[in-house]
Amino acid sequence: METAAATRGRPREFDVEEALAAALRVFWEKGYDGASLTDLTEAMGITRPSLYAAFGNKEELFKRALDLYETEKLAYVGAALAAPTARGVAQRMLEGTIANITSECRGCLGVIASVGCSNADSPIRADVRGRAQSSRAAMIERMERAIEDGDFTLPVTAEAMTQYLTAVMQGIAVQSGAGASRAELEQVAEATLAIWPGR
Amino acid sequence: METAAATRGRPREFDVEEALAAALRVFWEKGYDGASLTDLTEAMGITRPSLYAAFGNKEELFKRALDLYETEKLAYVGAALAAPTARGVAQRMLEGTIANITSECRGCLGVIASVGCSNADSPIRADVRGRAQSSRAAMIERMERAIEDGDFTLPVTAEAMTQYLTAVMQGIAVQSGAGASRAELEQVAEATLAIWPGR
DNA sequence: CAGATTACATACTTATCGGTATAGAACGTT
DNA sequence: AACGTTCTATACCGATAAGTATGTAATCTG
Repeated sequence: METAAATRGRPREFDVEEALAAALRVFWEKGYDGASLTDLTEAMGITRPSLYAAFGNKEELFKRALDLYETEKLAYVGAALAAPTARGVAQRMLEGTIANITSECRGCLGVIASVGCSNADSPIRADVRGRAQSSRAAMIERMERAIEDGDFTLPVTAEAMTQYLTAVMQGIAVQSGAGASRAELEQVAEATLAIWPGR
Repeated sequence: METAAATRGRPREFDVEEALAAALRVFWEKGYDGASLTDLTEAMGITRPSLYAAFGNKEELFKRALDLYETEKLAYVGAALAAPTARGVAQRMLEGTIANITSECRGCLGVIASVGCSNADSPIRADVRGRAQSSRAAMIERMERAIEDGDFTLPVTAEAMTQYLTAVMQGIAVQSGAGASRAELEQVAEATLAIWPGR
C-alpha cells in the first residue's frame, strides 16, 4: 500500500536518519516535555512543516527516536545477557550503562522520559514502560538460567535479582543526570560487583 | 526586621502551611516544570496574586515545598543513620524510602525534580543537589564508623557504600514512578539486604 | 514545455505559560 | 466614620507552546 510514492515530486533535502539522531540528542538532554519543537527543528536543521511531514508529530518523532536509542544505545543489553555467568551479566550491564550515560548525553533516556513526563498517564510513559517490559522479561529468563546453573550462593529469585540489578542501573542513571562524575558511577558498579552473591 | 506587620490590614483567608502541603503534592506528582501555576493555585485553593504575595514566585514556592518535604517526608533518614549497624542503616533507609514513595505520591521528589527539570543548569537542580549533598555527607560519616566498627565482611569504602545504597534507593524511586507495585519494590529492598555484606 | 506532486519557507493559529496591574473587600487604627 | 493597609478577584501582559495554512521551489511524468 505504502510502497508506491517512488521519487515523485521535490526530493527531501535532509537525511531522515541524521535528523532523527539529532532529535534523539535533544530528547535525551531535555526530556519529552522539555524538548520544544524549536529546540528540535534547530538541532535537526529542518523546518517545522518538514518535521511534521516526515515524522507526523512530536510524539511519533519521540517514538522513532526511542527506536534509534534502543538499537544503537541499548545494544549492550543483548551482549550482557550472553555472558556466561550471572556475575558476568551484571558486570556487562553495569559497564554498558555507565558507557551509555556518560557518552553523548547524561542519564538514561528511559528514566528521563519516564520520570520527567509531567502527567503520569501520558502515552509517552506507557510506551517507555512497554519497551522496558520486554528487556525485563529477557533479564528474568537469564536469571532463571543462572539459578539453574548454580551461579548464586544465596537463595534468590530471578524476579528479585532482575528488579535489583535494574534498580542499581537506574540509580546510576539518576546520579549521572544529577551531575555525578564517572568515577563516582564506577564506584557504584564496583561495589555492586564486590557484593554480588556468586559467580 | 520582618517581625513587624502584626495584624494590620485584611487578614489572609487561607492557611499557609495547608497551601504549602497542597503545593508539595502537586510538585511531587508533576515535577517542577510540569506543575503549572494553574495546577498549583487550584490545588492550593487560592488565587494567583495570593500565591505570589505569600510565596514570592514559583521557584521560591518550590523551595518552601522542599523544606516541608525534607522535614516531614525525609525524617526517616536521621532515624536510619542512628541504627546500630550498617545493615540496620540500610534496612531502615530502604524501608523509609518505600514507605515514602508509596504514600501520598509516587516516586521521590528529589529524583523527580532533578531528572525532570528540562534544562541542566536550572537553579532548581542546583538546590536539590545541594540538599542531597548534606545527607550524603552524613551517610558517608555513618559508613566510616561502620567500617571502624567492623560491620563489613568485605573491604569497602564509605563513599562507595554510600553511593551504592543511594543508587538502590533512587532506583526504587524510579521504579515506583514508573508504576511498579509495592511488592516489587520490597523485592528490591529484600534482595539488597540479603546481599548486604556484613551486619 | 505543461502539469502533477512533493518539499521548503514564512507566517500564522489557538492555548497555555509565568507573572502582574487594577479594582474592590476586609481588617486595625484614629 | 475616615484612613491606611493588606488581602482577594478579575482580567490582563508578553512569551512561548504545539501544530498548520499558504505560497513557492524543485523534482518526475507526460
